[in-house]
Amino acid sequence: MEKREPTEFEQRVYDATCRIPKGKVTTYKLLAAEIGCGSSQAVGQALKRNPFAPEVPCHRVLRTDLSIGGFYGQTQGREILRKKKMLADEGVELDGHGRVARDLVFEY
DNA sequence: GACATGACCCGCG
DNA sequence: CCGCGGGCCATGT
Repeated sequence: MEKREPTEFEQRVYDATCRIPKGKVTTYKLLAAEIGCGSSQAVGQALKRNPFAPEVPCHRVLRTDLSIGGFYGQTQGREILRKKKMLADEGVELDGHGRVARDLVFEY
């Protein structure tokens, strides 16, 4: 078992994630574009590990279609339910389709 | 260095 | 509207 220290790429992801103001959200694609990555999937990889939780508000990162996405390695389940709860607590509520309003998305 | 995995995205039918 | 397949990037084995 090797030590998996956070890479520079992951640090950029965490840094950008921390910049998201409360009550707002962002998407993997926007995050990827900000840190200079053409793939949002790599961003998700870094967040799923999220060794800095809850220091890093990864729950504010949603998919491009503004759906929840995943949380702690799960795309559905208790952790996801918790994620929705945290967002609602910050003023970000989901509609009947599990999506948030476009104007709640924070663009860099 | 090659193969497999993933909290994704986009286009097509 | 739904499902399928390909593409992209970084990580871990």
